[in-house]
Amino acid sequence: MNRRNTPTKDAVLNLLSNSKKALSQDAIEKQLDIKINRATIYRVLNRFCKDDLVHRIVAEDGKQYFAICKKCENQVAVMQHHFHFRCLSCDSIECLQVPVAYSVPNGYEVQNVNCVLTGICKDCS
Amino acid sequence: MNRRNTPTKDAVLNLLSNSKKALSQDAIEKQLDIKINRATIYRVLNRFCKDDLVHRIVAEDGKQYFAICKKCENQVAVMQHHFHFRCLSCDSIECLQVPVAYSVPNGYEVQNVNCVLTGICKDCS
DNA sequence: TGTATTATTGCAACAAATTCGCAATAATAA
DNA sequence: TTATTATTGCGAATTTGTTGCAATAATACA
Repeated sequence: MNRRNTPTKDAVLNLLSNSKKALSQDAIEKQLDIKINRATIYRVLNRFCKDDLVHRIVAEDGKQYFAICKKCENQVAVMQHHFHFRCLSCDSIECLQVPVAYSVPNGYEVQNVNCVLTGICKDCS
Repeated sequence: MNRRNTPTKDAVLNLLSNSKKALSQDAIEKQLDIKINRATIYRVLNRFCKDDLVHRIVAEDGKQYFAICKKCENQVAVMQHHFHFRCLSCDSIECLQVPVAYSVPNGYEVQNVNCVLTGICKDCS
């Protein structure tokens, strides 16, 4: 299953790269200048996740949001698990430079971490 | 909007009180011995949340799970924000006695916290 | 450069989770 | 006992995400 370069893939990846926020399929479709099918967007995004190009956040609204996996941004490696912030006012999600620290009781094996703080972001307060 | 006592309310609250896990509407409906309508279960649960009797967790599967707000359980107050663990094997969610520690940049106002770790729980590993 | 292979796309249909309107029911107050 | 209105059941609608299938197009290769 070798990956191919397509206008769709480029468009979505560019959009995510240039966005400071995590985006939902919904938002991506609206912001794209070319018309791309809903299912296709999901498939592209799922492929990106599989290839570790983007990470998926599930917010309290039950929706999936996608954000580029940036390396070496500032001091903190945003690649690692970090908190996300969802603003109720501007309805956007962003990656915080705040790592998630946790421990689990013996016998538990953690495979994934999903942490979202909800409230009002600095631009809206 | 004064609350009324109904068999439905009692049944759901009892179920949640006796359950060690957070339950979805789905699971609640299955485990109840009386037949309660789907929409009604959601309404009861949303009322419980509003009244701070239970808290809502949204897992990576996008589904809502509900757990009783217990006070003074062991040393850690589970009332406070804590991590939740979702087991991919037994497909259940439980409240961990692990508080969530976080900080946010200036200007951010946190209203809610939703943290879920996913993996294999101690009973399944 | 032309052709075969197969990843990607669009479309329509599907599935699951949650909500909503509305009329009927039943808990509480008077 | 009756009036008020919170609660319920039912059906339909909404939203989010996935899937099957045929058509399209990117890549490898002769």
